Amino acid sequence: MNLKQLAKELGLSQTTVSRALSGYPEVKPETRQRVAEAAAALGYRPNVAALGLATGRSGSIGLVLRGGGEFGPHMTEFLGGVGERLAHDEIDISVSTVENYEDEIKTYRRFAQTKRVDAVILHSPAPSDSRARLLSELGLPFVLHGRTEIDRPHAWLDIDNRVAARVSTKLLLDLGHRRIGLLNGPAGMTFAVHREQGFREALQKRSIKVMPHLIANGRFTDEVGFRVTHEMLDRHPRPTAFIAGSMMSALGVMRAIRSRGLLLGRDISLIAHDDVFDYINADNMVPAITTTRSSMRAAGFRVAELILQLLAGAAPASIHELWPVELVQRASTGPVA
Amino acid sequence: MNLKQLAKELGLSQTTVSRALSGYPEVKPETRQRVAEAAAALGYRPNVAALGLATGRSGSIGLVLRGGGEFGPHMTEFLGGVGERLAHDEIDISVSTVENYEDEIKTYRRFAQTKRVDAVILHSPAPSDSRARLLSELGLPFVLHGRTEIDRPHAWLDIDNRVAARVSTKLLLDLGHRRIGLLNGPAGMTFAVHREQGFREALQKRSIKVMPHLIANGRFTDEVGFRVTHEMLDRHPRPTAFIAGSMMSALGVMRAIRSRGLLLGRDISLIAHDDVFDYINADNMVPAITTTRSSMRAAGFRVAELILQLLAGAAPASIHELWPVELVQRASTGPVA
DNA sequence: TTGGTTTCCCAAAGCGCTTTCAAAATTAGG
DNA sequence: CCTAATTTTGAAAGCGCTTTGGGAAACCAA
Repeated sequence: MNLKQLAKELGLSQTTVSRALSGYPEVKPETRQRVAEAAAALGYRPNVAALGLATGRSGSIGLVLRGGGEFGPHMTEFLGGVGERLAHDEIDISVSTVENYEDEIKTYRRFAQTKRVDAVILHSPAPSDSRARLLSELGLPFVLHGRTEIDRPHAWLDIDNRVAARVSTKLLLDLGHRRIGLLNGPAGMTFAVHREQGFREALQKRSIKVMPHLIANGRFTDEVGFRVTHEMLDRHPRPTAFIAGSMMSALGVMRAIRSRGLLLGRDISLIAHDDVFDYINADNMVPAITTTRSSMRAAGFRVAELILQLLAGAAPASIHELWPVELVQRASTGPVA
Repeated sequence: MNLKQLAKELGLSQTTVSRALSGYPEVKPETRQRVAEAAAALGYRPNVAALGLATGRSGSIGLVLRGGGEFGPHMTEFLGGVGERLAHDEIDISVSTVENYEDEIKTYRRFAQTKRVDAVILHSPAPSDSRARLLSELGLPFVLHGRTEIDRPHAWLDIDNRVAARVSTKLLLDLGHRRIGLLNGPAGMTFAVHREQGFREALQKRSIKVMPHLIANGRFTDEVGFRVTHEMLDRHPRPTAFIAGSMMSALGVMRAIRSRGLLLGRDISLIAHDDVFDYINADNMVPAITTTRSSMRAAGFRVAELILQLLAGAAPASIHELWPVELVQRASTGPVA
């Protein structure tokens, strides 16, 4: 069933039917009604390729996932939020997975050249990230989840990682902890840089020397958390508290602490950053984990919204959001032993 | 840069350029070479909407994710595998997220009517799942990940959940366990039904009565695992072993066992089904967990391959794959105390 | 009745590609 | 060197939609 057939069925021209369905004003309400009913009855929907060709819009937005690390539970949550918002407008997410940076670049080029997507969600940036510039040059609208240093104005949404880390560190310092291990994200990622900044700021404010071996970078996995915690606990004197960048790492930290016969919340304190996965809940851990909390899903939802604004003509330069992060104190943080 | 411009640039007709780039035989090698170089130099790529309109192919395949439960780490891994395979052919995954069953159906209808996707990946089926029939009726090619009962021939790939559960149960029985708790997936899902079948078969073969309160259905989360394990351990006499449907649930089982002061591998045995997440490794747990192992990512990869076969004209009826599941014995299973 | 607005609808062009059918160019055969 | 067979290229139609530029009908006031 296409426009032509539907129009013939109704005894109207394609023009009128098209306009009726697209909500143009110059069609009689009665006619519009009749058209709408026929379309529904016959199951007519515009062919997306034809529509795309005529309007220049594809009705989908792009998301490139690089293999391995960045394609974990965080992304799932984020994607869930994006999808939730876009589903409402019947816009789909064109997901493309790639192996490496080079292929990611190629994919953006392809998106731009073939006009497969109307806009792109850029994520997991490094401070000097050339992808943002590339997208600008390609004329592909994008919203960045995270932040990067780039001279061109562009749209972004980020959470305040620096303050989150600072606040976490401060809480531990207030509890008397002086040797705090930081399990940060992969080196080079902007959010990891920001968290380290916040961590250092809090320590320096109390004139506490930053110990490099108590800062680790790595992926947010149970495994890395476990290994790094063990390594740090091998030091003398050993750290009395940890800040984990994710609930996944926190799982590993907890395992390591336990396997040493130490008690979380008494012997060792722990604060984790919680991206809010519904299958791992900081409140249900034993003991419940103190967290800095910010929903990845909510971020995805909002990013999608910003993308829509962009497509509606909003200036990229006008779109910046820095979300505060909430600290939730629970049982995993206690005064130093 | 479009075909017309490129053709003019080369002093050729659109026809010839199109043919040269699409690899048709009737173009002189020399000309083809020249065209290819110009296309690369000028960054020409066919507009995907125009191409879709002309060929009737969209170059993307659909995946609908229903909110909440089924959109977790399992799906991420699966999606990773699918993407890895499709990226090779520059086919994208059109991901659409929905809230409920009704909206999922609507989305398939939309996919078919608007021709947004060439095929669909159907997943997480129930035994009597009307989605497969709908897709057949809509004429939307699909590969089912899992199995369902439907009279029409269709393509599917599944792992042998029944045998996996049977083998796990048998191992525990051989170790002397008589009261085994099964933490199964959501009630109604085919894979959960199959696992329960395998579980029951193994017990019945030894003439051991199946105790309904030792079978639980629920989502694969740490939380559910924790709660259910506690509930089962409250029974007298209590179970001496557990089979967890996922590493996520296993995490909860382990927590619960620990929180009771019991020792995994000695007081209680545990076998988990491992879908192979790279951020949670059964080998690295303490103790290492005995698992039935089957890579979700590999399944995704293969399903994508089957989709491509389907699009290349293979008969759906000819595409069935039942993957065996490997049992890996580790330290979490021991003789009954 | 007439002329001028409005309202409602239509024909046709155009979006960028593939593909059919036909013509031009090249090669082979005698 | 001419004709027939074969290669190589092109013109134009068509995919299904939106949208421009009119035009017919309906309405209104004079």
